[in-house]
Amino acid sequence: MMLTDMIAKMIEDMLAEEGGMLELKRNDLAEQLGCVPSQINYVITSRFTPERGYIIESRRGGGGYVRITKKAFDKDKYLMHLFFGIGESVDSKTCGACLSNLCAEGVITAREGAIMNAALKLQEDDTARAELFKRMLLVIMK
Amino acid sequence: MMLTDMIAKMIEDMLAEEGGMLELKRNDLAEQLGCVPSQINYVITSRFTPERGYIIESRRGGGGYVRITKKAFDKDKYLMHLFFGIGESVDSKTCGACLSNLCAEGVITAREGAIMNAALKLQEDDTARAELFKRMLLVIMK
DNA sequence: TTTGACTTTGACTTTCTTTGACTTTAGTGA
DNA sequence: TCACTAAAGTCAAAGAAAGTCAAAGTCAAA
Repeated sequence: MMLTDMIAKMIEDMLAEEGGMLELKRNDLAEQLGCVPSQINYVITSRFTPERGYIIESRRGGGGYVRITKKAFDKDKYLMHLFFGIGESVDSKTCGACLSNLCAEGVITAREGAIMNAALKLQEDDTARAELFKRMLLVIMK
Repeated sequence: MMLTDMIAKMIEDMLAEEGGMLELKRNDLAEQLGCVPSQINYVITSRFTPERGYIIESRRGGGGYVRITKKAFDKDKYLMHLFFGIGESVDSKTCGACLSNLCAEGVITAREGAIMNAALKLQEDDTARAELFKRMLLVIMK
């Protein structure tokens, strides 16, 4: 297993254990895992993004920390926001990311995500894809 | 025997051994077979297509992989029958009827049916719709 | 013999990960 | 206040894998 994934899993576990909020010492964690400290930053910026519902706060210097908070959010609000954010055209990759988020947040099931992804990937025109995505989201919002 | 066929056979064998799901390292496999890595892509895109019931996922970079999943058609007679019965083209009304049945049989949820229906109705070309329907059905054939 | 479908190859691109040097910020004791 | 130390952040280079694409090769059928 990759270093990145191990760190991510470790953080997820701790987060679950702590009930959604976690404060860690970057250097300590890095040492524990035998990696360079900036690797922790990499994991955080690539996996624990606001897009995926995480809030990161930190402080430097003596007694510094990194705080990771998983925020529970309003499904309807998120869907609305997503819907109106799509615009005239959207590429396949962006759609995939949105679906991952919806899935991670429990707004849709993995299978629903996979179905929508299959449809969205097949459509090669970005404008038609935006339309398609919106139509499908409308079904979810029902 | 052609290179392409050897690679295809190798993948099929591994797939059978692993029970339908396989994760491989493209470069490793290429080296093992003494061919150029992109040959693996060629084999996959020409032989392990969604049309034939395969799903391909992959990831680049460190720890990258190519995952090949063969859908077990015999798992669900009804789905298999439907999948192969679709043919080259299909109209929206027929799709709707199929979805109703799937729904009534409990193969898919009402919401899944609604999502698929929204996508299928939006597509006005019968040929493209057939392709779309098959892609989505593949996803639900677990 | 020409054509066209299918193969093979390799150069180039894109994406993701790992590392380390350097920077910034915060606390603390003289 | 000032210097020192203890964090965390930034960024770019190097490395690791997979993807893309077009040119060139093969081979059978028309």
